[in-house]
Amino acid sequence: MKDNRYDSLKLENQICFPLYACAKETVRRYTPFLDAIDLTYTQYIAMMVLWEKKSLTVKQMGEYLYLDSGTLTPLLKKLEAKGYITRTRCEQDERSLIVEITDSGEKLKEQAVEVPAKMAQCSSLEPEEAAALYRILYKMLGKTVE
Amino acid sequence: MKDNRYDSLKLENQICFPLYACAKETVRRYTPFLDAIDLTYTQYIAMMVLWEKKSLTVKQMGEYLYLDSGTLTPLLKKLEAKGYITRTRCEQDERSLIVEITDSGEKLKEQAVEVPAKMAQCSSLEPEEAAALYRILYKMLGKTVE
DNA sequence: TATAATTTAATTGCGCGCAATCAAAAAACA
DNA sequence: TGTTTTTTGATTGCGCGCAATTAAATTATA
Repeated sequence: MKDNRYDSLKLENQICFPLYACAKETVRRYTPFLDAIDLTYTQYIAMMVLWEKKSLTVKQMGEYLYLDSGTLTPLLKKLEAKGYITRTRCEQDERSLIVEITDSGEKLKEQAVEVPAKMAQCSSLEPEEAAALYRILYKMLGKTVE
Repeated sequence: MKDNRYDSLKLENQICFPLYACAKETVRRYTPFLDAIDLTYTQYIAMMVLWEKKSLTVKQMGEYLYLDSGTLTPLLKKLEAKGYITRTRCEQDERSLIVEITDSGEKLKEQAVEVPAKMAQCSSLEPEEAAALYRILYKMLGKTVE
């Protein structure tokens, strides 16, 4: 196949495209398992942060998740409506909103723990491939791993 | 750090999360360059298919891009409104809609070719890392490469 | 202290992304 | 042939994802 000066515009020569497609496919594969506990993928990773940190501000959540308030505010209101979290202004700094997990949110962890186990069975990657992928992705995110 | 049975729910132990975050960050990095030619990222990859194939059905585009008609129909109408494509029913099979690139759409390629060049400068990956990433992502997509 | 700059969420608006549903056309089949 | 099934896009509705704007609170500074 002879090269031409537009080869850089071919879909097959992009690194961004399989990344974009793969991310979507992965979220799609999570969906049936997450439907069972009535969470979307984004709500699921938001709960992950809360299961680990218990309490943090919207800003901190945004930094962990690479999401801004335009995404988080309505999402957190939904999680609050489901009873998994509380949203309270910080007394020391009224600009900050503190998100805290509730007992109900903690209990959800019991059901959620099944999700990674079920997803693991779907993976087509060898452990070394998954490790390489993990390292490279975090490098792209500007966070060196190891 | 001692393990516990919830470790599988930690954000740092997910492979899906850096994939999801990285895809978003990558699209975000494209945005300023794509703004210059008035395309969104999804419109950009749709045009990539058309620059290469010239003419194909919505279904075929969906297969290439991993997108369904709910996403493509409005997106293609926008590209049609911009004059880059035409949308015509197939005469042999009226169910199919044929998407074709216009001269104007072809011309856009001249400006678009700058985008990959500019993006290349932003990459923090070594060539071997990019190659590994490419191979692993396509493996996840169920398409073996090489 | 008064004012300016910064920080933090919330809001708004737009573009996906996709599941579910629908309708039209074509293909399969009894 | 007529009926059923499948294929293909379009539509609808909801949840992000994010840029841009706003408003409130805090901090920095003259």
